This record gives sequence, C-alpha cells and structure tokens, in this order.
Amino acid sequence: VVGQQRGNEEPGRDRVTIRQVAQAAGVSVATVSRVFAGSAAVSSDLTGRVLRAAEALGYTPNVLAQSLAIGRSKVVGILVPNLANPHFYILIKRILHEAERDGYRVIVADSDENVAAEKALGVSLLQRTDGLILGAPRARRSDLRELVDRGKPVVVVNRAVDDPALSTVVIDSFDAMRQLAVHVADLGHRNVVYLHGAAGSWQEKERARAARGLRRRGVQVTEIRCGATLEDGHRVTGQVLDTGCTAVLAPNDLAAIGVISGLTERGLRVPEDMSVTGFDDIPFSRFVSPPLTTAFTPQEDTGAAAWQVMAGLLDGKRPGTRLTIAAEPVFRASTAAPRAS
Amino acid sequence: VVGQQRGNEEPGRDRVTIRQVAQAAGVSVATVSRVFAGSAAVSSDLTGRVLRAAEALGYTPNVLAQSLAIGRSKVVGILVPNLANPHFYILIKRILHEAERDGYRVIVADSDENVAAEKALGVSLLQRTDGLILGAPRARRSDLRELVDRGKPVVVVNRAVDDPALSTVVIDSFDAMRQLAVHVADLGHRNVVYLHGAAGSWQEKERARAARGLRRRGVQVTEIRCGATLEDGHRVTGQVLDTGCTAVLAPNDLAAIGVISGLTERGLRVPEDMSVTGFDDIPFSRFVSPPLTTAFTPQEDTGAAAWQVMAGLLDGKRPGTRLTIAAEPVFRASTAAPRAS
DNA sequence: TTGTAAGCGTTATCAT
DNA sequence: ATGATAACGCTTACAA
Repeated sequence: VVGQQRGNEEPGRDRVTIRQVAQAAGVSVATVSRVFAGSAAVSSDLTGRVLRAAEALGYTPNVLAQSLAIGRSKVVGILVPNLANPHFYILIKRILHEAERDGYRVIVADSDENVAAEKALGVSLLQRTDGLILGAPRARRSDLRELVDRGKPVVVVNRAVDDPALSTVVIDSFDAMRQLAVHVADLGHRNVVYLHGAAGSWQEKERARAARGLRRRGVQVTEIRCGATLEDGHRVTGQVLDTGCTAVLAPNDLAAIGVISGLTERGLRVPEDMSVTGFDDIPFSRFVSPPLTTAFTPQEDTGAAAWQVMAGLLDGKRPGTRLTIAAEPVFRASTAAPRAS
Repeated sequence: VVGQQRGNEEPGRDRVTIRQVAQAAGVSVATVSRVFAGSAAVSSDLTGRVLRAAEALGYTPNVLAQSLAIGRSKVVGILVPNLANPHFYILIKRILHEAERDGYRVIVADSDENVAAEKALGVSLLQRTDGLILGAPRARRSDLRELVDRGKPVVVVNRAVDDPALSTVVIDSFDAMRQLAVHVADLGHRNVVYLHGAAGSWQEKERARAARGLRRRGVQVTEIRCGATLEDGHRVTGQVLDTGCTAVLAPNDLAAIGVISGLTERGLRVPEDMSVTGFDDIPFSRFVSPPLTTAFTPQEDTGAAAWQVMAGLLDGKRPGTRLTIAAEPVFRASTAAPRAS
C-alpha cells in the first residue's frame, strides 16, 4: 500500500522536516528533537552535527505538530466587547506582552458589544487555544459555565461572578465612583445626572449603584440611558440640559468627552456652567480642555494580573482566584462649584 | 511494547476523539470525518448515527489535528507597532471581523515601536499561522524579504515597498497632507512648523515631503522632531512657540491634541492664536474643542482591503498586488486665518 | 547517550 | 457508500 502524496503543491510550501535533518545529520529523529528541545542530554558531537544540518537545511520545527504531540498550543484567546475602547486595548496590550514573555501567543476576538455572539466566539477561541481570557463578558452565567466546562482555563476580567470554577480579576469601580459623587456633592451640586453606560455590564451596575448613593445625601440624581461612546455622550447632551442639573457623572471618559463637546457646541462652559466627570482616565483625559476629573482604572495592572492568573491555571493551579484592583479618583479641572444662582 | 499513557492528567483534559465517536456509532473514523467535513456522501442512516453519537459524547473536532492533517491552520498573524494607536486598532478590528467571516482567527502582536523586534516577531507569527499582515513595518527591506521567503503570504499595510513578492495596501498621505498645508497657506500663514512623527515610518516621510512643499509657496517651514503620541505633542509646545509660527502641522491627531493641550495651558487659544492640523481623523478629533482640522485616513477600508488581498494570497493567487487608498482632508475649527499683526 | 516506534487526532487515498 | 490505514511532523517511553 502506498501512501498519498500530499502537500507538494504551491501554497504552504513544504518545509524541511525533522526527518530530513535527522537523515542529513546521520542521527535519529529523536536525537534531533532532543537537541531542539534541549530536553535530554545529547553528546556535543551529535549536537553539533544536528545543528549544522538544521542550519544548512533551514529547518525550524513545525509548531503545529509540536502542539499536537504535546497537547498544548501555547496560544491563549482573549475576547473583548470592543477593541476600539481604550479601556480594552490597554488591557490587551499588556496581556500580549506578558504572554509573549512566557512564550504564548494571543488570539484576539472582538464581540462588537454583541452579547449573543460572546459564547460562540468563546467556544471557537477555546478550540484553538489553551485558555481563554474574557474581558467584561455580559454573557449569562450558564454560558460562562459551559465555557469553563470544556476543561480549559478561563479567566474573567472586569466582571465579578461567583462561580468557583472561574477565576476573576476585577476593578472595583464602586468606591471610586462613590468618591467622585461625593466630590461633586461636596462642591455644592444638588441636582446631578448619572449617565448609564453599556447596558448589562457589571461594572456599569456598580457605578450606577455608587451614584445613587448620592440620594442619601439629599442630592437629586436623574438617571439617563446613555452608552459608552463619544457619540453617546454627545447625543444625550440635550436631555442632560433638560434636567436643569449642574453636574453630570458619565460612565466613562468617552461619554464625558462627548458631553463636553455637546455642551461646548451650545456655548456652555465646563466647569463654569456644568461639572462633568468621566471614568477610566484614558490618556486623552489629561489632554482635553478642560482636563477631566475621572477615576483611574488600572487596566495595565489588570492585564498583568489576568495573565498571572492565567499562567497559574495553565500551570495546573486550581481555579477560583478572586483579585480586586481599586480604581482611584483623579481630580482635575472639569469639576467645580456650581454657579451661585 | 506498550505505548505511553499520556494526557490523562488534569490540565488540558482529554477530549472526545473521532475514534470514540466512530466506535459509539459503529462506523469507521473515516465516516465520522466525512460527516463532519460534509466532504463526501454518507448515507443518511450512518450520518444520523454519527451525529447522535457525537452529540451524546460531546464531540468537537480537534482543530490542531485537523490543521496538521490538512496543512493549514486557518490562523493569520498581524503585527503592528503600537496597538494603543487608534490608527491601528481600527485597522485590526476590521481585519478581525473580515477574517472571522472567512473562518480565520487572528493572532495579534505589538512590536511596541521597536524596529529591532519586528523581524523576530514576524518569524514567530509565521510559524503558527498561514499568513502575516504587517502594519506599518519599519524593518529593513531585507528583513521583509526574509519573511516572505518563508513561503507564506505576507501583506504589508501602510508602507510602500517595491518588492514584487510583497503585496501592499497603503494610504496615500501625501496628497491629503499637501492639501492641508495649502489650506493653511491659503489662510494666510507664512510661518508654520511641521512636526515629525514616528521616525523611519514611510507614511511619515510622505507627510514631511508634502509639508516641505509649502516652501515653494514662500512659506517658512520649520521642522521639529516630535513623535506620534499625545505626550509628544504636549512636550514640544514650547519649541513650537519659540519659532514664532502661527500654524502647526502635526503628524497625527494625537500629537495635535497634545499641542493644543500645551497651548491651552499657556493661555493661548486655538485657532485664534495658533492654527493646528492633525492627521488620521480619529474619532476623538470631532469631539475635542476646537474640533480638529485633519485628514481622514480610511483605516477601515484599508483593513478590509488588506484582508481581501490576504484572502486572495491564501487562495493561491500571485503576490504583488499594489493598492492605494487616498486620505481626505477634513476641515474643522482648529484652523483659521492668523491674527492680523 | 542513542535509537525505535507508538501515539497525538485528524484527513484522504485506495480498495471494496 | 464504507472501511482500512498511511500520512501530517513531532514528542517521548522504553529498550539497547
């Protein structure tokens, strides 16, 4: 019986295999494998011959075959709702670098804020990776459960979920938001609006809860559905003004900048006519005018922590880690006392 | 001789294999494979049995094994200098989605503006992928050559390089920059500074060349080394002011916003005291005050085009495609006539 | 230290 | 229409 002749076509041109190197060096494939893995002791004589042969032939191991043989791909997946949000690309960027240091590659997927797509994307990602990092997932708990049930490490970022099979690292937005709210109240504002960000996001719920706390201080808090983008903030400016408020707490910097833009267009000034706070402290926030009062959410630290946890899981550690990183309010020029009226 | 018992440990828990499904369904592995691939005709009787067995066992094909067998991984790589630049994540986001539609996954890597790392990252990426998309590479031509010599599709984005083995899709920045410069000259500015962006970038060279064109119109053009970030723009504000110019052409929106921020801090107003132009038209540019005069670089279209080219290459088409997409100036409020002095 | 060969989970050829 | 089975390129247990 003769085997088929495959892979000799143009695309994906046949690369040099371990067998050819072995033959050229006059050793067995096992020896070549050992030399490249540095796994077992090989006499320097053979090592030299192998290396020379490999060099001459331009051999590099086929990673796919290696992966299949050892049962790990050295690739992890990361799924985020929207790559275009600075929030996430800072996180991703850090994870990329941390993973690379440990010899891992990262497949990135973006669900485009589409909750329904999250699970399918997660499954697909898990098929070709050793583990999955979920950024701010809004999928149902049962869906998350199904993902982790596939037996591979899953770490959830920016959403608290009490499943013991899941490891999580979250930023505590509540306290920073509370401080921002108190700051505004202390400034003397009595009528503020809270803008709701991405519906269904856990972080969003935390922030809203913190903002509502203001009511206990006798401050009127109007809640307006907004969204998490520049356009969203810009769009709701009219509604905000209709409430007669003197301060607005935005769900993130993007929305805050959108609102400020809308205000400016109407000839209003920040903070003289309206105080505005953001959230996240994206790099822009320092450079817009006025510089934004916001909360710094350490996405880089979060990324580093997420990888740490993932690395542990990949290493066989038990899941269930719970990490919380605190956001910090940062006070800049977009908030001030309301006009004496 | 007894084989080893592997993969029965905890991590990477053994998944159900095609063999188990075959056994459960009482058919051969070939049949199962056929059912899942839809490749050859299988009687509906057996198809049903296979599907049922697979369902019951929770079988999903091992993508790695598939890849090894068919010789393609259905994964492509993309390498960018800095994921944190809106410029790039818009591009990536589009490529992510286009690739996904075609059943491909994308491994993202970020060279952190480190030219030296580019080649090594490219090689590493090519090892586990079917093709590579290079975003604004600054690596030497010979290095690019080495990458494409590995026999897999390589498409270069945002850099013109005349190697016939390379396919490129670039944004023509020259003409848009020229128009921006002319616009400023027409407004009456006679002393302008051009800020240099990322050193070594092809796009940057194009823009600088366009800006210098102003000299032929009798406009004084001072060139200042700046960089491509918000901080860079902010940092050079003093130098800009020292030239006594009335307008500054920034290499991108980030730097422009940085300059405006520096100007504002010094109590100067844009555009009354200084006109400023950006480049790229990132989403922020519409929402800062004043809204930025800039050039729209269609990164989304570029992403779509890049994938188109890559898909063709993956399909066996010949390399060497040259695609050019024009940037378009967009005039907003950050430019105006200089103060009568 | 080195070689032999089984096994990783598929696909695809060839024979039936 | 099915089934055996070689092959994909590697790792590693075991024997020598």
